[in-house]
Amino acid sequence: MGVKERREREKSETRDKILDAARELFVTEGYEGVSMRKVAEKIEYSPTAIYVHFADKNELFHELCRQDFARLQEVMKSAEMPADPLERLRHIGRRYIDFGTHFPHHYVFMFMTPHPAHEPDDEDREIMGNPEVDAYALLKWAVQQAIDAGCFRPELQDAELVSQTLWASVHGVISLNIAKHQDPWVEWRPLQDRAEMMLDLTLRGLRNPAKEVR
Amino acid sequence: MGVKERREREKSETRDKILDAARELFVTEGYEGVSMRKVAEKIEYSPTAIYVHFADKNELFHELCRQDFARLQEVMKSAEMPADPLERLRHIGRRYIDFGTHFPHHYVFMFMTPHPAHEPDDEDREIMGNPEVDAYALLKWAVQQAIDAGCFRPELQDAELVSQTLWASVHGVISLNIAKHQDPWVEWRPLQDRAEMMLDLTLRGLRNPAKEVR
DNA sequence: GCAGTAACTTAACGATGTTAACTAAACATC
DNA sequence: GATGTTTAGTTAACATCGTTAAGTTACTGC
Repeated sequence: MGVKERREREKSETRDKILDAARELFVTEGYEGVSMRKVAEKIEYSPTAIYVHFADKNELFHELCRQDFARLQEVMKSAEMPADPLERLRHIGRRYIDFGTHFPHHYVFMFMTPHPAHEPDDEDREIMGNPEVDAYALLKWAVQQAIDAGCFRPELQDAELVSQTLWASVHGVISLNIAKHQDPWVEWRPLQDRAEMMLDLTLRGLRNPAKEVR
Repeated sequence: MGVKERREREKSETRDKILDAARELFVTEGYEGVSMRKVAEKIEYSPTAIYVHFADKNELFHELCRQDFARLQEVMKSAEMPADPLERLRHIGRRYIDFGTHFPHHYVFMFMTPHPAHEPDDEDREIMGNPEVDAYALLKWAVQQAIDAGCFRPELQDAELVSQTLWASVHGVISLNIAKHQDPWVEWRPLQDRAEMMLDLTLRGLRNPAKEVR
């Protein structure tokens, strides 16, 4: 009765082939630059074969990004975390910026492109809220730790709000860089300087002056 | 010899008709949602007529945004500016966020979409660096004022770097909101709360503790 | 009157995402 | 072992897109 299993395995193999081909094109060309036909050509299938495995182009690249994000999140969490809660937040911010900088097309598709609202599916639900695989949950966890340790000003008690603001701050640096870094209108300072200043400003703004450092 | 003038006026009239039709569609549908054919249909011209007035779709909407930005910047600067340099920065940040919130499609096209680098033309050069019409120049000016007034920590002397970071901070709030506000993954706090917290954090982070308030 | 300019149209090209109808092979059932 | 069902994959086609090339047509300057 291993027949069904083998068929499923075969199907998921060509599914993976599609994803790999799509990934290779996506990394250099971005969402708009990749066509279903090009993906199909790369694996020597007809364009419509993709629709057996994915509902449409959007879902294909959504799945692609989900996989790659999970893998990168794994790398991220495996790195050592600073013990000091504020330094931990700085660390997370830096990693996040690295990530967005190295995979700009992923970042554009996932965080800079409005998508129609979609109910989370089972696979989403497995990730959501789990700091091991969900970067936002990791951030929220680190923020809560900082609150509990008294590192923030006492009026800052909403971990959700603080997390969303911190996310927005590093997102601002990354996304503005991706969209505008080659715009001659602005004399851009080095990305790293902007990133460090952003982390410096926000963490200073959060810090509880009553709690001395060290 | 007013013939040439009349012809030019007529031409710029249909140019304006194109821009108005494009704008109406653009505001509700966004860049990808508007086609040249739809714009043409709206003004009862053939699609290719547009190419007499604009090199391509990108240029059409670039011009559209340039016009609308200039108009809005006019509104922005006409409002009274707080005397205190830090409050002035907060004021600018709030206006900027209002703007991005009310014209999300403009904002997406101008600040969230990577465009190929293009040399500034004459019209661009007229705007660039002029705080009256260039929002970034206005921000830089306000930052320099704050530096000169000693409102920032003394090590913060690079107005360009500070401006870019402040811009990124509010840009982060706006753009993340546009792209993700309907994502059920995150329990979003109200936009205004996130905006105010961002301004609070960054301005606190900049403030010179040696200079007492008031 | 005649040549020239230029706004505008018609027709078409190549590309896109996607659907409908079909093929062919593997499977389950009798 | 024939028969019907499922399903991965194909071919052909549709509607739409941005854009170009080749007209047309009206007006202008001479």
